[in-house]
Parts: sequence; C-alpha cells; structure tokens
Amino acid sequence: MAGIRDVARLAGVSQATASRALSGKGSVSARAREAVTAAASELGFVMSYHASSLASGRSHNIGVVLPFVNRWYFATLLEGANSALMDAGYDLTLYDFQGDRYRESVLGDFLLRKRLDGVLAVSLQLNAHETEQILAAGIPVVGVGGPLPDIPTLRIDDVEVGRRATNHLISLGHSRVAHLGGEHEYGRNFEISSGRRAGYEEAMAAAGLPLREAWSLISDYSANDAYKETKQLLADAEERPTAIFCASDEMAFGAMLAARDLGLRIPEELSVIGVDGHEMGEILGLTTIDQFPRNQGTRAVERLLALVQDDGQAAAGPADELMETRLLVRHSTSAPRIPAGHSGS
Amino acid sequence: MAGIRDVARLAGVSQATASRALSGKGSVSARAREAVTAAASELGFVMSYHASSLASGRSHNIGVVLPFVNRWYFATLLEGANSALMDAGYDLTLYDFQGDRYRESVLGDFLLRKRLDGVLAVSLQLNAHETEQILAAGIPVVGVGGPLPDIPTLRIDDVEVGRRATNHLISLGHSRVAHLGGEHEYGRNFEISSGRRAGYEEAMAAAGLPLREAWSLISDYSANDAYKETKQLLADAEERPTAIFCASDEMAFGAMLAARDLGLRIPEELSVIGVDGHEMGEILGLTTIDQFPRNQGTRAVERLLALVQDDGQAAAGPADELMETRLLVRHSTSAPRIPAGHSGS
DNA sequence: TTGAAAGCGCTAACAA
DNA sequence: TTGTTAGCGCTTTCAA
Repeated sequence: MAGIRDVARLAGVSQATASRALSGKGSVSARAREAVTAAASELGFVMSYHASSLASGRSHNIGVVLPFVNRWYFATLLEGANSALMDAGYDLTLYDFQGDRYRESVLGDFLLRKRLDGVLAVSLQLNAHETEQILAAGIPVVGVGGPLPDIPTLRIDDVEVGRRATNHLISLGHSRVAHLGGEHEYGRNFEISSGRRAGYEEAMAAAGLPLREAWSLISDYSANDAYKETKQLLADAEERPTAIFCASDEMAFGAMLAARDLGLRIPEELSVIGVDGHEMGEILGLTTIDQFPRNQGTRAVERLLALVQDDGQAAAGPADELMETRLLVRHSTSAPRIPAGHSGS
Repeated sequence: MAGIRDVARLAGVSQATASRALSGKGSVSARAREAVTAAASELGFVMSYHASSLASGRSHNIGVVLPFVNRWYFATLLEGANSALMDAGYDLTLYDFQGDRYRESVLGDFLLRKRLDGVLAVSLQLNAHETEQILAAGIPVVGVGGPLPDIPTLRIDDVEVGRRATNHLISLGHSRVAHLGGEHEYGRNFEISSGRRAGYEEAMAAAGLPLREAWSLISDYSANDAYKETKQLLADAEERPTAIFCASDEMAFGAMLAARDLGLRIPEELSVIGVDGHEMGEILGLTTIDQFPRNQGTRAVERLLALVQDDGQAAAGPADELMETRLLVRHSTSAPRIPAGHSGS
C-alpha cells in the first residue's frame, strides 16, 4: 500500500520528481531516476490509477463496443484489439450489447462515464442523437464496419465482397446462385448485410442471371438459423440453386450441414462460399473471403491510440480506411455437376 | 462538463447533500433530492468515476480473466458475466491471456493496478507466488473451474462428467471407447482436462474394459486439432474404437467431421459425445453434457459482487460451489452397429 | 533539473 | 437532515 509519497521519501527526492521519474515525462537526472526506481521496487510500489487518472485526465483505458462476443468474427476482432491494447499498456473495457439488450444503457450511460480515453465501436450504427451525445462527451471514437458519420472508420468493401463471392460462383459456371444474408435490423450491421447483398445482386445482373426471391434468404448470422433456412431452400429439387453465397462462415457451416443432411454432395451438387476466414472452415473445406478480423482489431486500436495520444487533434491517416480481403478457395466450390435425375429450369 | 459542485449550487444545497442525493447513500430530504436530481438533469451532469473511485475506494469495475475469448465456452461464460455486471451497473474489464501470451503481464501488472473491485478468474491456475501476490493486493477473487487454493470457486465435477459421458457410451453397449481430451499444460485447464480423463478411465475400469494408449488422445480443444487427431485414430479400421468421448463440443465437431470424411457413419459406426452445450451441436445432432456456461458466468458474478459488497468479509454461501450439468442425448450416440466387413479385436 | 503548492472532482467523517 | 472540512493519491504548473 506504499504511495508515491513513500517512494519519494525513501529516494530522498520530492513527490514531483518521483512522479516524473516513474512516468518518464519531464526531465529527471539519471541519479534521481535510479534512486526512485530502486525505492519503488523496494517498496513494491504500484501506482493508483484512479488518482493518476483524476490528476492527469488520462485513464489508459479503451472501451470496446460490439453486438455479440460470441460470434467468431467479433471474438476474433476483439482478440486483435486486446493484443494491441495490452502491448500499449491499456486496459480494455468490454461492452457487449448482446443484440440490443444493452444497447441503450451502454450508449446512454456507461460510455458517458468519462473513464475511457477512447472507444472502439464495432458494427455499430448510431442515430444523430447518439452520435452527438457521444461526440459531445469528447471521447475519441474509431469504428469498424460502421458506418458512423463524423467518425473515422475501418471497413471492408462489402459490396465488392458480395460481388467477388458471387462472381467466383458465376465464373465456375453457376447460374442458379442463392444468397443467405443478414437481417435488416436497425442499428446494427445494416450496411454490412445490405452491402453484401447488393454486391450479389449486382454480379447476378451483370452476368444477365435471374434473381429469384426464393433464393434470397435472411438469417441471423448463426449456423443454426442458416441451417434451417438452407434446408428449406434446398428441399425442393426442382427449384433449388446450384450454389449459395453466405454472408458469414458460420452461416456457411449451417448451409453445408443442411446440404449434407439432405444427401446433397458438396461441391458436386451444391457449391458454398462464405465470408470471414473462420479456422473451422479448414476442416470443412469451405471456400471463403477472408477478412482477417484479428488484423482489423489491431489496426483499429492503432488508429484509436493515435487519436487519443495526439489529444484528439490530428487524425492519423485518412479518415476512412479500406481493409484487405482475400478469396480463399478450398473444396466447397466447383463447377456445377448436377447428377442425372435432377433438373434445372 | 458540469461537476457536482455546479449541481449543488443550482439546487441550492451543499456538495455533500448533492452527493448523497445522487448516490442514494445517507439520508436526504425528499425536497433536496428532487432539487438535486432536477439540477443534475438540467445540467446533463455525469459523475466523474475517477474522482468518485478515488474518494470512495470503489470503482464499480470487475476484471474478468480468461485464457481465450475465442472459444465458445469462454465467450459464452463471458456473456453471462457481462449480463450480470451490466445489470448491476458495473464495468467489465477484460483480460484475455490468449493462451499464455499475456498471462504474466496480466497477473504481474494489470491486475495489481488497484482499479478493480474484484476479479473473476476463469479456468486459471495460480502458483503460490501468484496467489499470494493477488491476495496481497486485497482484491476479492472468485474462480470458475479452478482450482485456486484459498479462493472461492465455482466448478463442475469434471471427474463425474467424464464418468457420466463414458458410462453413457458403455451403457449403449460400447466396449471400444476412446477419449479426446485437453492438454496437460501448466497453469491452465489442467484439472479440468485431467478430471475428465480420470472419469473416463474410472468408468472404463469399473466396467472391466481395456484402456488402450492409442485411444487416449490429446488436443488443444480446437475443432481443427481434434479433426486431425481423430482422423489419425480412425484411419486404422482394425484398431479403431466404436465410440469417442470428447472433452469439449468443439472437439466433438472436429471428431464428427473427421469420421464423415473417412466415410464412417455417425452413430452407426462411431458414437460421439462432447461436453459444453454448444448451440451448433443442435444441427449436428451432437450428444453432449451441457454445463450451462452462461449461467456459470452469471452465478460467478453474483458470488463476486456479494464478496465485494460485503466488503470482503462474509462469503455468501459455501466457499466452493458445484454447478449443474445435464446429459443431453441427441443423435450422435447409439448402440454400436458395425457393418459387416469391419472387425473388432 | 528540482521542489512547493495547488488542485483533479468527488466522498465521508464530524459537527451542527 | 444538512453543511463544513478534510482528504483520496496522484500530476502539473510555477518559480527557483
């Protein structure tokens, strides 16, 4: 329970010098620095971050806001953010909305408590009032997968992702391509889901291929829900597509299992492509568009810390940043080889 | 940026009364309370938690320490902890070891910074020095799945879990039962993995069944690693088991996929049972022992907050608490029905 | 490079 | 029930 005052006393310097020596800010003679560090370690001194934060206005604490910790994409991005924050000596305060359950209390209460140096907002959409409120609190914010107006954001080009995934299937010779995308829920993921869907529709149109309403499915991004939707879709042998583009790998897992349970072989009778880069895709042989979520988390923290440390003044780099994706071809996609007995229309 | 002093002034009371009115502690007349809350909302007052923490010694902030956010069990438990903490108005500071990568810095540095009212330690093992250090810091700790000597812990009976899973297979008529368990790494999960393994061995012995070294596998709890191990195990038709007990559902997923890729039907040619209660088990039809991780997280927080709020004095309930599990039978287990052409030894 | 001194914005005795 | 008065343990001007 030794305080900095005890350290200073033992080192034979003033409290101010001790503080400077320990924080590295301000100039301190080598001799004083040594005396202070020696005293500190002898006493087992650990600084009170409350006191430090109160006096300095910096808390070395970043809030991470996301809709679900329990989805692979978010958990993996969180891991990347965690690494970058640990390395920088920052604490990470987690705000998991759990859907919308805590959205309001986090946005209207927790985030405003001024104990954060900055906020990382993942897949979050804010209305005008919410944006204003949070910016008025003076907290630097960086978003991932926004869009958050007036807030620097990292994103992938979701339209491009949808187009590329769909074109991969089309270029293999598929003309009957379905899409399983996310919900159009307000306040979350909207642009992501609709971007990927727009890319799908664009690619289909560009190739002169028909869009059918029955081939455009919506699910909640979970494997289980995707399983149900896909099973329904594939049950009708006459009407079913030969390929499906899923907006996430977890959805693709569900789709693959549904196909297998219907006795359809992948990729012979159904090609499946996902988005994310989930490790489990390896053992399923899932073709996907990898978006390197871990890297997104790390990069977002770098951006945020730059903002925080420049005192919110200079934005480091362009306001918005497009992150890289990569088409990763495995065994779940191939040219359509529909066995005899199955007909297309 | 209004402070409590401004609120007090506008309400026409002293700062102390304003503080009491806002915190609900101490007695305040109805009239004063109204005046204060009115003034506070008029000014858009938000308390500085740094100042409050410094003055009161309570930070309303709980640290959660776990080895991987990206494993289903941990993410789900975290979700439960998050709910309980949000409901109680507490912040959650996340410390993700990412294996062992940040173990040392979290334990030796971050946790000691005295900004936490308590710590929830999940699947963590501490050596004597570490335990002493953390207890010396005066932070209340509750563990899940310890064991942490001198620290109240919630756990399931892992030996019982292993025994029950194995006995389920044995009672179906299996005599060739393999086990895919976790690593024996120091500092993490050790007791959990070895407990489940011990239960398996106990059940086999009690039934007079042979243990084979080749049937006792170790993996890192991931589906991918489990896939590799299982594929190896099952490749030899002469030597392979008819059932496998996996120490987690994610492992079981890997095992099921490996079996399918070898053309083995589940459950006819291989029965699989897991542990956890992963939702995705539904679509795979995985039989499992559900351990309700979400509930574990919630319950652990309740215990911890009781400790914190009782000022570390009275432990609420017994020091250690055994959590419930449930055998959930689906379609991945049945009596062995080995097709002709395959032989047992 | 150093020290003295004044807070940071709140809470908690204590006395009234 | 209320107000006065000290702090909580640091950081940071400012002057030396």
